[in-house]
Amino acid sequence: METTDADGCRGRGRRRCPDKGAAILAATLTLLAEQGFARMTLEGVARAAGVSKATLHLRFRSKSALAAAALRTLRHDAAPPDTGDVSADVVARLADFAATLTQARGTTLIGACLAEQAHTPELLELFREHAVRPRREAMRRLLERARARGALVGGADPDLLASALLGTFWADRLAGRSTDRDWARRTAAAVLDPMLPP
Amino acid sequence: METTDADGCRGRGRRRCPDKGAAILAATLTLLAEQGFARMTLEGVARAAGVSKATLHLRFRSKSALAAAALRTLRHDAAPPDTGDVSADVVARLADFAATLTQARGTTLIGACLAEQAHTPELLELFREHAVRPRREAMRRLLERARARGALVGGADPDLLASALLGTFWADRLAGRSTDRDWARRTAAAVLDPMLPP
Amino acid sequence: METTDADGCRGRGRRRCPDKGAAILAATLTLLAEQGFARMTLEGVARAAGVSKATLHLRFRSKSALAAAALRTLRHDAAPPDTGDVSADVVARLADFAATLTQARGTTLIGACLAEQAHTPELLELFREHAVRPRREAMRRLLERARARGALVGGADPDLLASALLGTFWADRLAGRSTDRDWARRTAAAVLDPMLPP
Amino acid sequence: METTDADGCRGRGRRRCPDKGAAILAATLTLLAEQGFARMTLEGVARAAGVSKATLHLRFRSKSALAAAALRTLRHDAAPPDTGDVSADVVARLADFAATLTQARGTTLIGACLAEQAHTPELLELFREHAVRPRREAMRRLLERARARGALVGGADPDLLASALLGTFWADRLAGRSTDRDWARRTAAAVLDPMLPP
DNA sequence: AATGAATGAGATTTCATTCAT
DNA sequence: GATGAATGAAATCTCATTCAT
Repeated sequence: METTDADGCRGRGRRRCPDKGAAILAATLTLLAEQGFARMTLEGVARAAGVSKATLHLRFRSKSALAAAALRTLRHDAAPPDTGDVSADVVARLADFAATLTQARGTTLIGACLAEQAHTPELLELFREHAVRPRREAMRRLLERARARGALVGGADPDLLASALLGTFWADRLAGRSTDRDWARRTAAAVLDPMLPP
Repeated sequence: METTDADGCRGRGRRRCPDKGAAILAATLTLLAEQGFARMTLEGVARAAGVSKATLHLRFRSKSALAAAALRTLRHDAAPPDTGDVSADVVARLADFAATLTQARGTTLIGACLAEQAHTPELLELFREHAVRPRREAMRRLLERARARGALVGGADPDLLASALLGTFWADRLAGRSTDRDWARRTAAAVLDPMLPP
Repeated sequence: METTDADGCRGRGRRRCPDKGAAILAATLTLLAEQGFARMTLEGVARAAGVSKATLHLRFRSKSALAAAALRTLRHDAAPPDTGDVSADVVARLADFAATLTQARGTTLIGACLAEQAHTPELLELFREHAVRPRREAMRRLLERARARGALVGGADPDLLASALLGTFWADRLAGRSTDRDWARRTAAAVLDPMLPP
Repeated sequence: METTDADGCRGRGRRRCPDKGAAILAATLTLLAEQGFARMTLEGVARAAGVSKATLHLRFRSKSALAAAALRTLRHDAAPPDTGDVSADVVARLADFAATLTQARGTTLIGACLAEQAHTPELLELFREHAVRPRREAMRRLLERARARGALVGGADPDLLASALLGTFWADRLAGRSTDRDWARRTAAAVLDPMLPP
């Protein structure tokens, strides 16, 4: 419609249909989470995204590249703000963590990445970078600031403490235990309360 | 039929070589952990076990049944005994947990089971039952007994506390952090120390 | 049926169907000559040979290996014997050359090998070795013996002379000229007669 | 439409860049000779010619039509003139023949046309008409004139003699023998010398 | 029981061709 | 006229499973 597109390219040739990119990546992420990398097929992605298989190969060099691009769309949007109340802030972040990974079928998705470790290691790396690290870093900084202002007692390493808090999610999921909405509050209470100043 | 089976391999009547069963399951577990369920091929298992593909189907109804049988061989052998010293006992169990899952490529194996959740849910169930639950239960009972005799203060749910301790392993692995031999000690210190009576 | 097969293997497992090997190679050679290497499909070979595509991959590592095996079946059977009459012997060999390459769709087959020169050079090499070289060598030796006993005058290189005699076939085919049964006689007359002793 | 075309490229109205036609045909001929018809891709031609795939279809109905057009550009330029010395003239023409077909990857190109005989017969027809026939005719006329003025003895058919001379090239190439610069001289000596008057 | 042979179903990838700007 | 996007129709190859000895 205009003469330049998002990349500043003059509009020579047919314009790339703008919806398809997002549809492809969304379908990929869904199927990746539902079926794992190896079981996900390009045929399935194409059907779910409403494009042809050839279009997938036109836009992504290979199946791995497609999965990687989909993982890159995992964003850390709208992190809850810090209020200064350590307990409340930790609970908020735990709830956000659990909600994100539950709704996005996080456990199956992480399974897909773990299972491909030997064959396609970049998948796990991307999942770490886009889904795990940002939330983990936010949690760590939160704890660090709390300790700095004396809101936490004891000398616990904030990194280890973040692992304990977030790891509880993985352990509970693996054990088949529920991680519903009350989970964040109970987890924070169990791990954090003993470290609060009296 | 006429001789011992299941382990003995006296093999007088040459009816069935009982070693093969063990070799098949061991090969399956190895390849499952190395490649994941979907990428593991029966051809590969057969070659690694020194049998033919047809033999696999003779003994196991399907690929899923084979993987399930392999997971059933995961045993919780030689759990460290309780000494009565909560800290030392927790450290011992954490170290055992980490050692087992690290040496047996636990992360890829759990990935394989998670990734197949939708398609072959019994794999995750078996992994839980044979690899996760026994160690988790042992940890929970240890904490329960400690609380009963007053060696732990605060009202933390032993289940949640077990999740926090064991979950630290998953969180650290996912974050790409090392879980070497000192890890158990540091983890116990970070999570448990605040709960010990003064 | 017996306990050993052609390779001396004891008969463990299902016997390989003895017809299929020959049927596959015959179908391959036919389609190679009809369609060329690149246009020949494994689907087509499988259908023509009455086997499944997977069987082709079971017996031959790749499409190239299949084509190479087919070319190896080109045999130099029943070469006409030498009578001592140079003219008659040359005519007989030229006729054999033309007949073989005409009935076996020689020109298309050689085209297939030439066209793949850059991509699959072993095809041309095999065609040379199995279809061209034996007949060429026979012609060369025939001429050499004739010269040795004085049945040919002049100092012509037997190799070059063989090329001239056999090459006439290629040149005529390329020019769209017929190479029917009288062709061998006329060619021998044109090239050879001037060299016969008066 | 308003300016010259086909070669001029005055390009005032920017209606069509006439260079592109030549670039396309040159690229096609090169790739046809390098890869054969079936393996040559329009993508490759477009890239080599610096145009888009769609442009190819705009100017040529199909891949076959493109290849045919490229073959039509094969020209018989600058044939060596006749000097009246049969031997020298034949050597000159043989050398021209060998040089042309060697430098232009003639063997692969002819292979491409032969291999497509069943599927796209016009390719071979065009190759004959543009690459083979002119040189063959020139050779034939040369021999005919020589015979008419008594420079050749014996009653050899000039057509067959031309086949023998030019065919030696194909036979030597097929046999893997070199056709270097001395080849023309040796070939003429072997085939022609016995026919020269004493 | 055990094995090698055989196969149907399907996976990724390629490519000539058409579409829309 | 020219182009980048899009696609339908294959082609090669893989694999869990069944067959026949």
